[in-house]
Amino acid sequence: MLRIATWNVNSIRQRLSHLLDYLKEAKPDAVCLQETKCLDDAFPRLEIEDLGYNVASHGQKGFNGVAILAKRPFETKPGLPGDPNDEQARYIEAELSTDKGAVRLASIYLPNGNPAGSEKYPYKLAFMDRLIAHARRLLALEEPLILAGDYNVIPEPRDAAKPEQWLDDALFLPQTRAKFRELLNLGLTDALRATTDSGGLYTFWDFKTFGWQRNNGIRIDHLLLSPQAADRLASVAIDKEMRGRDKASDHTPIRIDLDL
DNA sequence: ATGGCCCAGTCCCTGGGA
Repeated sequence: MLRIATWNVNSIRQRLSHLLDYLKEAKPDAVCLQETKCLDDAFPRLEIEDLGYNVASHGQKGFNGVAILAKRPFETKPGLPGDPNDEQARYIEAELSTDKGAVRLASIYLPNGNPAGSEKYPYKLAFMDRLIAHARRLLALEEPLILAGDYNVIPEPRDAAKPEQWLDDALFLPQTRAKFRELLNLGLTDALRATTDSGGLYTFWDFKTFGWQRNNGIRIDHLLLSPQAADRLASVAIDKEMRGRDKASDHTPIRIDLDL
């Protein structure tokens, strides 16, 4: 069994104790992190390595930043192809070796894109186009592939407690949702939607509006699977308990078990 | 009913998040 989690930690240094607890409790084989918010040299790797994980960080100062942790050794490539001028640390990819062959895993921090009238929105859409192009190439390898991370996309109304609040938001605009569907239509499976049609399943609750206390959440953290990975999907879980802790991230982990 | 937070940097305010 291969357990893979993704979690936007909203600063790895602020969230280290929670992450260490999570590694001990959920015992994932690999974890994709987003919004680490620190340079690679400042990444608290020793504490994580002490729990038996290898660590690859692709960070930048203050903002963004992604990482992959895994018990097995792996090779990594930082950066999403397609724009050599993009300096934002939002993508890292790893090739994990398992008993049953190679598994490719990406940790993605897709741009937020708000406000939708600013230059940030076209940057988001362009990033999604690059991700679509890259996913097309990876799918051609016909391997187990997991594209995991904070997509900053609410796929459907049932993925928000109050969808009417998000109509003009870059996370839910028709163009955003259409690009997400374009990604899925390459042949990727949204792991959670492969296991349930239920609404009310969220991975983010806003600090500002006391979203957690009101259960005003949205589902924006996703694990997308190639056919070879989807064939092996055993279960999906959202680890909501981490969101209720003191000094929590505004996101909670979501994880899958693959029969690999 | 309303307004309400949390991070990093160099920092006592600004910019970013979603």
